[in-house]
Amino acid sequence: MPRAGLDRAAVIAAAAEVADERGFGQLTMGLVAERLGVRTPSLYKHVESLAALRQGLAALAMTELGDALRDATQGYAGRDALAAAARAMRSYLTEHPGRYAVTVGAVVDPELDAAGARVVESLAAVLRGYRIDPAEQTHALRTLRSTLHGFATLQTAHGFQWNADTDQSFEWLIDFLDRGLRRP
Amino acid sequence: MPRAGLDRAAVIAAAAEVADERGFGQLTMGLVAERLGVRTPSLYKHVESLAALRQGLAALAMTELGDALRDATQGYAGRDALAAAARAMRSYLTEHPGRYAVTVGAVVDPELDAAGARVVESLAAVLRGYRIDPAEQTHALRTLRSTLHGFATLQTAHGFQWNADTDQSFEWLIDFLDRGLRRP
DNA sequence: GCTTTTAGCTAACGACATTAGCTGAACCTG
DNA sequence: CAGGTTCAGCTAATGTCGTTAGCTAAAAGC
Repeated sequence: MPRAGLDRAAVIAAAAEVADERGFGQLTMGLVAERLGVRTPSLYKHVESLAALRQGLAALAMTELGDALRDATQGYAGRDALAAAARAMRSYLTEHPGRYAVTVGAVVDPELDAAGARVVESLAAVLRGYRIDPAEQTHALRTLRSTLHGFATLQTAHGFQWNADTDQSFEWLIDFLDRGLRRP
Repeated sequence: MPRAGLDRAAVIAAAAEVADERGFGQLTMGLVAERLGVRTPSLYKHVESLAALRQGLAALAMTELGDALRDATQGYAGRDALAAAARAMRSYLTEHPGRYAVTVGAVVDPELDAAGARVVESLAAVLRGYRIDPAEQTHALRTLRSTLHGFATLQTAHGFQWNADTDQSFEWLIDFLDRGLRRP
């Protein structure tokens, strides 16, 4: 019985792969264990429950998204920063649909909150390139986040019913946001 | 053994109540049956499976949302129509969080598609009040839908972390959309 | 080397979805 | 209204999945 050398991070990483490949709904203790070459109950030495595993995965996804946003916007400002952030967010959500889906509907949790705060911080940094009334900062931030989140989730979920180019729509959306944020 | 007089619609309606009250994740055959005063296996005389029940529920939610949008925008145009549609959409999603959650991640299905098309049609009607280049219609439509969907789902999911008034943010968002859609 | 800790395992239980097969209520048909 | 047919809802049983209990041997500490 050679040990597998697992830890909480390894289990969550395997869960992330399962969620991305088979979909959020197929995230099951059995599939995660199988991927790690281990029997199902062994996972409980590293995560308390499936719910906790989902929480951890949600935090991982939010952290990765935050990193992606930070890296993408590094060194840009104004419209360039906005476009970079928007594309980075869409890329992450479409490349890791299962991972991100867990964050929606996840319960309040310090780790997830902290990661979410970093995402918000990156978006706030993008807004700094626009002259926005401090009193409206929060509203603009929420609008930006909602728009990007909504586009990406709608696309990965049903997709938009008709088939006009989605990339083109997204570039139009970036332009729409830029124009709107530029002029109060 | 007096008969309960169920049918597919009654089962889906009960499922909708369960989903709204206990959350999407708690939508279980047992809870639906209990609400109807019936034993679990009896449901299978009316729906083929839990997956099919979810599909039916998704279609119901999308249909209700479409009706709400149609009713709310009736007789309005331009900014008024936009505001009415936005508020109607947010109201529906927040009043029926579980119901709507099922539509995200639902599989392609003729009934859901048709209902979704009616939602899109109502939003397209709103856009008619703005002078939008026909070539950009689809992009504007997707942007509008994404923004409203994103705001409502983010709000009902984690809620926005900080506590500035959400209603106020939403009104700002409506204004943002109106200004953006109006310009050249 | 010897002890202690603990990762991973087998066995077992409970919740839930689903199927098979029964029974009697409702609905026909004459 | 009698007799037959349909079928809604039930009980019993099976399979999957999450979770717990308790064992064993691999690692880690002395």
